[in-house]
Amino acid sequence: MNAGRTARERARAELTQEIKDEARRQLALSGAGGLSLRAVARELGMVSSALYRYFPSRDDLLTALIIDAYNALGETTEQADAGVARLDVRGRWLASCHAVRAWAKGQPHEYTLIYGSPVPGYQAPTDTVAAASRVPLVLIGIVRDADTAGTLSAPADVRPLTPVLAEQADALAAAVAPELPPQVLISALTALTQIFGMLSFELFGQLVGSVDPSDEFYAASAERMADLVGLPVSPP
Amino acid sequence: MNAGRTARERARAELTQEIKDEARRQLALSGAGGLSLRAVARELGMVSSALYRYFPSRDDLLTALIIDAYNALGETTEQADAGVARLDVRGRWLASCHAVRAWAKGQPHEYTLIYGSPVPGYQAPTDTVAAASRVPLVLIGIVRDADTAGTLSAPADVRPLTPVLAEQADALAAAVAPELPPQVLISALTALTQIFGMLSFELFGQLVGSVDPSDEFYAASAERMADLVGLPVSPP
DNA sequence: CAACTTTGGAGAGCGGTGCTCTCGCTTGAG
DNA sequence: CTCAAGCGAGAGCACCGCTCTCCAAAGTTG
Repeated sequence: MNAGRTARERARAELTQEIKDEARRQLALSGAGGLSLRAVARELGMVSSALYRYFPSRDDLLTALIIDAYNALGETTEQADAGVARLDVRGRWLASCHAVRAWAKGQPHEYTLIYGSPVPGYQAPTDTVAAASRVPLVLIGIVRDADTAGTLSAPADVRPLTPVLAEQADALAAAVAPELPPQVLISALTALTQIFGMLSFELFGQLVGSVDPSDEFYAASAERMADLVGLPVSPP
Repeated sequence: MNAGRTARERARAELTQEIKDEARRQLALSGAGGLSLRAVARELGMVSSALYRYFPSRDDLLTALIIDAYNALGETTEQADAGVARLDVRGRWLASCHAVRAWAKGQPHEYTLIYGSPVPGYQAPTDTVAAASRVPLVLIGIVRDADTAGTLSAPADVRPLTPVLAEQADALAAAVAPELPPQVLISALTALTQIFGMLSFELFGQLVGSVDPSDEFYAASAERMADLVGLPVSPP
């Protein structure tokens, strides 16, 4: 899609990309709050007002970075999942979990941008939800594959869902994994929030007094969560 | 401790408190990034430079608010735990979890301040760790009580810890709950990160497409995590 | 080819920010 | 009573996001 017709369009696309790249660079240095349009423009040899031809506001630049980050994380996770034999559902689960962590530790400020607190006055536009759901869809897809393969074990301690929660789970299943039992979907969601909660704790310094470095704790919890959703232990 | 001797000292303590209160008020309106020293000073009828007599920088004000927030959350959680019969460990666990959520939903910006992404250049001073560990200590205390009462069930699917993780768990146990088996402590940590991960997802809008409102999902996950750490189901 | 429109960079400027410094007034201690 | 410490006011610096106007270059049209 780089065959933008006119030279002007190609230049615009290129500069837009350069702005995002430079902004990402600054993000890595000083975080979302430290991202300054003026500094980005300065670094690019232009004046700050010119930047507004490309992004109508600082928040729009941030939104573009957020979508890019969601997509980058989603893509590496999808690739990690794709790199494991389809039947080895537990291996896929663990590979995906570790891909998420590796990406997050590699670009902590971008992780912070998407999974940290929303920046001050910023309100996430709906454009982000498609990109944001890629990781959840990978994990749910693994569980779905295990379910359709019949290898998913239903742990004994699972309670029946309360009516409201069952309804929410049904609606969610209908949109995402129609055949998946609602309890399993909720378990996957519980596991998902554990994974990201653990990661946020690690990256935001909440774990420093306890299990730090957190590699092994992360690995152990990812296994526990695989148990929680009922993934079988080993490739057949 | 209000018996500050001189009038000047009392005035200083009062004004310090008023500054924090006004800052908290602004926090509730616009979040951490929107907190402006000048606005706080303006609202208090003083000039911005005068505020620096009380807090040497914006970050110091934020730190004070962070410690207050940790303590407020810690206190309400401790009270929730204390309100349940000591032997009803599952009831205490659930009450504590719901107290955390209730507090967080009541003051979302203060929750964001402490469990969201650290604000840009901000580095958490060590003063905060004591306040920050109150909630973890409540939850671990519940598990410890269950363990010493002998009512803690060891789930079958618990794997032995890897050497490094076992070492970390031992060190942590020594500091926090010496008699607690390391596996149990790690399970509690996994559960803790699930709770806060789920809460952050809810408050930061990551759950809007799925289980929203999240009351029942939160309740169900809190139960699952109680299972995970091995808390017995009901008062004896 | 010439006239016209669109695009985009430059510059000045507005109101805001955190923070520093100096200048006095007030308070408390010796 | 004296004198140092405490503290508020004000001006000022460098930065920020954002808006507006001006003008040159690029593309479009007759």
